[in-house]
Amino acid sequence: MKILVIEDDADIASNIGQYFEDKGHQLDFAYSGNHGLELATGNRFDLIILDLMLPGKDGITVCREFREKARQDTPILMLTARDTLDDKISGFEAGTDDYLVKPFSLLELEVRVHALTRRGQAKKLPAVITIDNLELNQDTMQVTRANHPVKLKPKAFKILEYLMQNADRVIPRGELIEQIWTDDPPEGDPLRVHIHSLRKKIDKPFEQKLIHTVHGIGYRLGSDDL
Amino acid sequence: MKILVIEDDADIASNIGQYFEDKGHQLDFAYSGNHGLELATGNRFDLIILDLMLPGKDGITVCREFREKARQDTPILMLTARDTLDDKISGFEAGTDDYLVKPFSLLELEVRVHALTRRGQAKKLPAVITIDNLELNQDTMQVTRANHPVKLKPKAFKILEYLMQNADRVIPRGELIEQIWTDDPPEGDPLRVHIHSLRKKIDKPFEQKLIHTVHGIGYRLGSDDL
DNA sequence: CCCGTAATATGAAAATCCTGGTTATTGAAG
DNA sequence: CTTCAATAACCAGGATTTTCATATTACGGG
Repeated sequence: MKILVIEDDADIASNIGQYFEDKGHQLDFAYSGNHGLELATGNRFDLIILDLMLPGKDGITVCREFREKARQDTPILMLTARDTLDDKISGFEAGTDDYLVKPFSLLELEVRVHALTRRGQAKKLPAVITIDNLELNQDTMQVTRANHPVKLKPKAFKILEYLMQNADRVIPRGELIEQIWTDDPPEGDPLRVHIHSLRKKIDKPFEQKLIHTVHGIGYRLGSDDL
Repeated sequence: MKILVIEDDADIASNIGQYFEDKGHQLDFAYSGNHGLELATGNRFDLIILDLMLPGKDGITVCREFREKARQDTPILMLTARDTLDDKISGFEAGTDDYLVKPFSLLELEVRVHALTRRGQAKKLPAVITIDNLELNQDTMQVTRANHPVKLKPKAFKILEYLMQNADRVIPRGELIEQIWTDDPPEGDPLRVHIHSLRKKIDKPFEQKLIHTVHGIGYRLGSDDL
């Protein structure tokens, strides 16, 4: 299981890290709000453990921005020293799924983590998205079309990932650029080149095209010819 | 939202009931473990609030049996007076999603309930507008009249979208132009041409006309002949 | 009831904008 | 130093939007 720990206290972070790595999980760490948000939006995690008090950007803000910009479905467990109801409410309003007050027992953390991730696994929410005969594995970053492996560059992969997450929806060009180049929208129009190379790899060899362009708006991925 | 409360303490049950019914939710109550399990397995709830100490069958058992026999994905929030780690662990092991220790604030209960149910509701809503037998999907940008797909150009789609969002209202020509050409109102009168092409596609083939022109003012979309 | 004026509808041509594909340049990594 | 990926720049082809000229319809006064 991939877990992201956003926590500036090195002791707590290493405690959590050791505990969960011993259980066979794969951990990533961030020691500031900004770095954490960056990691969280750029990768897929099964769970995010987020401290409330952080340098740079506090946990509530990180949580809110993550929910706005990125994945709605990744569980977030918030960690904090404070135990006032107001803190809890603002945390939950920002999109937290659970709330644990320091000092806490690693055992309780583990069972809450387990409870949060259980539902996702029960629904078999796999890290692979399938549209028609196109498969994309979010963990291994492998893509196959008709069981034939396709090699994609990182940028192209992210674009395809977002298109597949929003299959059948028309994605405005601007939204797509916003998603891929989160904070640094480039000068020219590199999106076109990437779409082109994507098409060449996943659509060119097949009769059934999956990437459709909606003139004047953006792109749509789907097997239906609307 | 349908919530099942399994709690033998009448005071607590009625407090919870009143609080959530005021918020517009639909509550069912059970005062024993057996009755609770029966209700839970026989109906579909969005959430189950479950007391640990119950006559007949305790909360842990109810929880475990419910998870074994019935829905895996209904969130369960366990309520208890005891605050030992062992209790929490056994609760989570039985399949609880959250754990709240009495005495608790109804506000905290509410935010935790909200957090538990949020993810389930996160499933995307279609965003389709329907007027008579005319359907417009804002996500896929699909338009159908009498289940027959209609292909529209972006500008025409935007115009139809705005008309449908304000169905039955007379939209002054100026307002419509303002909406479609936000900052650059063109010289001539392209709106007329677009309305024309819209009519040709969605009204021409049908007896029941939907786009009506109001002389001197603008246009109105609706099935009623006012 | 008829007519003149103004508003709207219609159809096609023209102008504009958008996209796809290609190539060159830059930058990073091994 | 080499190689690969990412970005920038370009043009042609096509789709879309707009313009324009003309026909039709609605309204109000005589």
